[in-house]
Amino acid sequence: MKLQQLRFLHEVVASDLNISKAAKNLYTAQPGVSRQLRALEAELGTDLFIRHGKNLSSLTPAGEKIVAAAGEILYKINSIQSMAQEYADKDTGSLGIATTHTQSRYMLPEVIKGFMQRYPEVSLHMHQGSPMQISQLAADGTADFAIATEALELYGDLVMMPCFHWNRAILVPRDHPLCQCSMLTLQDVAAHPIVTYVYGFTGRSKLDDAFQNAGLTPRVVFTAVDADVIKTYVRLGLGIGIIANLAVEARDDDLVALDASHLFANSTTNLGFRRETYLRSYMYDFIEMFAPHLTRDRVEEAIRYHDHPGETGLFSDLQIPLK
Amino acid sequence: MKLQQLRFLHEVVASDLNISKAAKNLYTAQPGVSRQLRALEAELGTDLFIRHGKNLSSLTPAGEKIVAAAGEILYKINSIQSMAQEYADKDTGSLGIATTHTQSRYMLPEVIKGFMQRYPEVSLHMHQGSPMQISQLAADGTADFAIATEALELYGDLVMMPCFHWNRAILVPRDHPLCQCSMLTLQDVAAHPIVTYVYGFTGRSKLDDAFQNAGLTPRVVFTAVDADVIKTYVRLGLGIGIIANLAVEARDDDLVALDASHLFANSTTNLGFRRETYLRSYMYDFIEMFAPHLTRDRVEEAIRYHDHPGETGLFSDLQIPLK
DNA sequence: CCCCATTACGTAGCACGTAACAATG
DNA sequence: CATTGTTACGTGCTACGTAATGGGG
Repeated sequence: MKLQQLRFLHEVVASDLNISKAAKNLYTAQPGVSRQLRALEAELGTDLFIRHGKNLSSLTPAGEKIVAAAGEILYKINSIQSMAQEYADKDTGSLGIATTHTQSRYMLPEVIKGFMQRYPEVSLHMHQGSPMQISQLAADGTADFAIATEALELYGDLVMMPCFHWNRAILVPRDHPLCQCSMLTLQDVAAHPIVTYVYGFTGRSKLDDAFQNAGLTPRVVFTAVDADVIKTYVRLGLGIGIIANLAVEARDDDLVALDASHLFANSTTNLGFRRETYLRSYMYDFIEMFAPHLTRDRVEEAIRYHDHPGETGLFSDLQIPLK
Repeated sequence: MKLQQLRFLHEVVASDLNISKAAKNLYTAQPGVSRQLRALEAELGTDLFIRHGKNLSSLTPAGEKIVAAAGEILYKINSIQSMAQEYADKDTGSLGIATTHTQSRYMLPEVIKGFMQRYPEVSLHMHQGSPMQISQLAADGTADFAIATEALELYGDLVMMPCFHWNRAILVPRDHPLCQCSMLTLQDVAAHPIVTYVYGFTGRSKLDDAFQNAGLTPRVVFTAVDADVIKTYVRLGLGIGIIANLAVEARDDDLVALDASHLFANSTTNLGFRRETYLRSYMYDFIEMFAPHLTRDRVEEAIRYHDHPGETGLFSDLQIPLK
């Protein structure tokens, strides 16, 4: 058995059982891939693919299991390379971050600026997508870290760590009647048309919960995945904006941001990564730059905790700074 | 990176950092091993070994980590082969069992006889040793299963399952005064010289506990690792034997076996295996033949439990049949 | 008729073995 | 001086690329 055979196998599966496409992705000739797969099947003594004529139609049960195992092996091979690089040169390597618009636009820039100054030799790769896509990227190893508020907890094999809490602000034009309210209520808010996030993004669920618990049905007239778009439509007078307070910037001074922390439950931004990921020291540093309470020790503890939940109450009594 | 490089690396470490010895074990020429290791180091960009002159003296920190990862990879490669064979032919393969004399001599014969009839194409390999050695063999993958009463619990990465309880019998010559006792007490037993197991074998610890709790210091005049030897010395009149009741056979009728279950705490024989082991279906069958309550479902549950202890109380309320 | 996998064939690279060499205890 | 690791060199295997072939949708 050769490692390349496992790579080929893995890539063919990832390419929808299309050998030609897989060969292209692997920058190699297609007959080689075909032959190596047959060689692997011959060596193992069992078919991995069900073939209809000349096309691969699906995996055999054996194939399913073996593909899974092959994936783990390839992942560990990467880990070995990371480990080696760590000792060869702690300050060079790459870091892949999958995150949402909100994070990459408002929370990450200053962190990344600092990180790039500290580690100029680390090449950064940002992947942007929905919370579900982000989790997937981290789970399959395309990205090292996933940073998001939602959905991360749905992936049980990601080690997840709370980074900070945040809440919401109501964004209105300067002359809006809501500016007169001394203490905003949910009723006040629900009385106006609302512009906010699409469901599944940036803590939108907490927002819906609050209105539902109060027996209110807000009139959401427009949704977007990012605060920039929301602000634009608030400026157009389409409605009042409800955005993450961390998305409020000084240059938005043509609008008024009213604190709404008392109206909604806090949302927590999490950072997640595969438990098997070998964390380079600059990765630990990145985490700590992003969330100062997540020291290397704490992160390692979280990894252990992920292996054996229930043994330690790591984050249950942890005071997370509200940013 | 090539799989062989990892194999070479693994074997060199297992051969006390002696490349020549490793090459011999791998049935290959020594310069090849040397060159592949250097190639691996070159590719990874970091030394794995600390060399003093021409000798490898130790692993670098990077080497330590990478050797560990390589071991896991090689283990998974074996798993893949097992999986393939499972689907190619469910009834052929091999099964390595590491166990103690007591088990292999008294408990396993009939199980193995049945197993060999059911699976004539499975080649059986028995490894005998001390409980510590047995656990080690299972932990490093040399054997698939470890079966023992002691020490298995010391290896946290072994999935351990209770198979059956047993207790002890007092073995005396026919004309021995203890035969007159209607109800044996620890005092009665402690009054005579004792022949029993070496410490660390076959539940010896439970035996010592019982005497100590009763404030007695028995006079142990001879210890052995197996009941056959103990019986021999009882026949010579050296003392009374205390052995596992499961080691009492019909052909021992020149001696008298007195039940001592009420004097000592039960011991439990366990079967353990590495959590990562891919269990062939005949392996599940073997387990069930050995301990009928350990059905495939129960075993799979135990594996999950091993991953996430505390989530389910698998064996806490399980009635284990006393054999 | 296009797409795709397989077979055929030639080549270049590389892993391995033998042999010679160097260094250490 | 014996043991051990490295370097040198030759060879055979094999993985890969190009080209041709065959089968399905």
